Amino acid sequence: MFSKACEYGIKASIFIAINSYNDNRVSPKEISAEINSPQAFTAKILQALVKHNIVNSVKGAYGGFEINKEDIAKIKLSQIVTAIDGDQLLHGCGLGFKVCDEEHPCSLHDQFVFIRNDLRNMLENTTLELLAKDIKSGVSFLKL
Amino acid sequence: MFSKACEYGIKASIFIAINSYNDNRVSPKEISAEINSPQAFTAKILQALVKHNIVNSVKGAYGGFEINKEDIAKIKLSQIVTAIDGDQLLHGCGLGFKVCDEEHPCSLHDQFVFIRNDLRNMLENTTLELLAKDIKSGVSFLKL
DNA sequence: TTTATTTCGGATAAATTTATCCTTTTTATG
DNA sequence: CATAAAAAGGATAAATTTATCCGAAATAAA
Ligand code: FES
Ligand code: FES
Repeated sequence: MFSKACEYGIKASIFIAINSYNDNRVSPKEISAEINSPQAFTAKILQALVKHNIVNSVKGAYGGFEINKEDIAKIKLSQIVTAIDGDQLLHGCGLGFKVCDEEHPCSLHDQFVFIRNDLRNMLENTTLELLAKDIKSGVSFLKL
Repeated sequence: MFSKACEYGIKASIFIAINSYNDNRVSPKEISAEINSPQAFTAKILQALVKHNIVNSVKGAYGGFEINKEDIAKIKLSQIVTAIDGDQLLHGCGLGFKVCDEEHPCSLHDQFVFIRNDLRNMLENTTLELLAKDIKSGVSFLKL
């Protein structure tokens, strides 16, 4: 479904969000330890999230990654997925055609569009705030 | 969503099914020409489908690939997807945990299970017969 | 039985994704 | 300003997926 990079990106964003609520910046080292991911690879993914203005980075001593507190509730999972994996999953044809075309549908189109639209709606209606709350309350987990 | 191999496998199965209705066996060459896929790679995927008893192969002159006519309505898309991509997509955790565990859910679990279950239901309720009918009637397409 | 045809299967290569390492740049603080 | 801390970015490597090639095995038909 999602690439490894995207899985790490989602988990990393949640962890950064949780820490940002406490005005605490985190490093790739802390992040990868928390979400159980390779550190250098995770750092690369963070660069992509920074470029897409999802995560903010502060260089130098006492720096690290953070997310503006007031943005956490506005950031949708769809933004993270699109930033890392592109928009093929959210808009592409299920059987690999260049575009999903209603006028020239693939064999699976009628069945696939419902699934894809439900997935897209889920990703667009799920915010970092929502996911971070579940972690903080102990309902869900970032590793193991 | 699906791997390239799986996309080819689905399209190939549909094309074989259509031809099998006319008692016509098809070769990897014909298949890859029809579904616009690399021939040798497609042949490898067909071997996997044969091993999983989804497609039947006949060696030698006048041989080729076919599907028992009475089986076409029984073969579900989920069988093809599982044979080629495994069962991670249908049963795995959306954030990459080894297993999807209700007792120890990942952050996305609550939102993800609905999508994944809908996808699985769709794949389990979609038969090759259904897909082949749409192609034959000109509603949908296998290439371009 | 010989021949032509066709799938099977192994080896290999190309492309992409995943992952690591190391140097440069930036910046807060002493 | 000097220093240490931290992200940025380039080069490279490992793993996986995608793709190609070729000889072996099987089989129908002449
Ligand atoms: S054309 Fe394939 S999903 Fe729409
Ligand atoms: S634990 Fe991740 S989807 Fe269920």
